[in-house]
Amino acid sequence: MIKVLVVDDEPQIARALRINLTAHGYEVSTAPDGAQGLRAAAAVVPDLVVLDLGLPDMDGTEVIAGLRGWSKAPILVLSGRAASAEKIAALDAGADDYVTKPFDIGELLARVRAATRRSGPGGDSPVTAIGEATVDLAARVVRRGGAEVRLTPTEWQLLEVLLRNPGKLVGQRELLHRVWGPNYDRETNYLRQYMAQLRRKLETDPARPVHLLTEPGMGYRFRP
Amino acid sequence: MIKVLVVDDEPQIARALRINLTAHGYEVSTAPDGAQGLRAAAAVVPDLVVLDLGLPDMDGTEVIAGLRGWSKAPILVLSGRAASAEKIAALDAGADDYVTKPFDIGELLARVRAATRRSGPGGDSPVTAIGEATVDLAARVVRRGGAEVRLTPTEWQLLEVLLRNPGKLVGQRELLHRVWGPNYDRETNYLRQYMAQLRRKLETDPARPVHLLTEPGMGYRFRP
DNA sequence: CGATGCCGTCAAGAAAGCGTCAAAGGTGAC
DNA sequence: GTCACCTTTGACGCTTTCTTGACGGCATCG
Repeated sequence: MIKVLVVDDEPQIARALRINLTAHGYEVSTAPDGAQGLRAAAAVVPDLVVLDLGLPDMDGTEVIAGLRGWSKAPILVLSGRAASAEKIAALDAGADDYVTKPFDIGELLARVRAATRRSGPGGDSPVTAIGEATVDLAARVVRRGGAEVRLTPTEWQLLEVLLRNPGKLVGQRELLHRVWGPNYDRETNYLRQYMAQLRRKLETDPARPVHLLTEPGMGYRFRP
Repeated sequence: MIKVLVVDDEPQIARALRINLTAHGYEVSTAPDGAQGLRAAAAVVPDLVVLDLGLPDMDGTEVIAGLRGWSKAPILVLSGRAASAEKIAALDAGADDYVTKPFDIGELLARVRAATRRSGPGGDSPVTAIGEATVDLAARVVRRGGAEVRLTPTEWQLLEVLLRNPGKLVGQRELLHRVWGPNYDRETNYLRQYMAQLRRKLETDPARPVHLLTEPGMGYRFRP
């Protein structure tokens, strides 16, 4: 079932969306503000996010950026403001669509279908093989010999950046920026620490990695 | 370069779109009606289609269906009609976005960016051939006869400067500045050392280089 | 014809980066 | 409040890389 997260501070709208989406076969969760929305997204791992920009606690683009840090799920923005500058800012921050209130519920559902159609039935199984382990980035599941392997949030972020650039070298500065934030430039010991943990959990012989490779002085690379 | 196909029967709009898209770095083709639009799509294989629904010869959903038969490129629909039923029909036929006229050109460009962002980063990085070796600067990979060749960070920087100026002579001072920093002016022994290593790793006959050439007293040159 | 740069090569010591272990904060769950 | 888990630090061998020096060959030029 397709999971949708609705982030909206107006109870009527959130309720209306929940009812309509549920009636059309979606699994719906809701959150009333940006912080709880981000936490819910981390917990639920939704396939699509409907995000109201008029949240009380955070700026809309911040929420989008927070989501885009570790999720590629489509983001459909709702907003009362119709100004083009608002739309452009939201879209360039990482949103996929922008609908101004008041909106037609049928049109919104159609846009939800269009957004999920792209990422949903894309015949590509989002499962990546790393040696004897398999990683499903969308479902956030790692299996190894039938058993499930648990990864911490930081390990997921780091692994996702590497897996989304198969074969390509990712510089250590870029890794630090994308996982820890723009203020981290020289904390390469973080990378050493978490790369070692990932190798322990994924590689067949962690001391001699075959898929999670180190390029000394530059960064790391995932080789399929 | 990202290829965009504009299908619109109104010359002013088609022209305005062409100008704006071209100015933002897209490669634009245009078609005045549905039949020619489908033919143009087959010919240029665009990465994104901007489709006006008010075409003289075909219904909009027919054009969308014709495209979706073989292409997964995002379709951005333009229309004068704001009725929800129209939007729902177009989106469910396979369109990715729907913008009603009159539209803000900046917003349209933002929606184009959002649409291409999704399908965009699946691309191939450019590779440069050096004799029997191939260099991928973006992925930081060197292959030679199937096997991977490892370069150190300094070797990469030096090679990158040369490869980004194909055929051009790069002075020794400039090389030293760009690889080691502005304080290095006279350490030409560094260049000798690392050029020799690059030739050993890349050239077929390191003693007689064909692509990484020395210009005595001046600098070095990469000949493709 | 000898002298003088300049380049290519080889061989060390110096320095930096990596993997690993261990342990101290923080945070949420119960 | 306690506990468990995750994150953040610190420190230490070890390997790789960078830096530095020295030597011979080759061409140019006086």
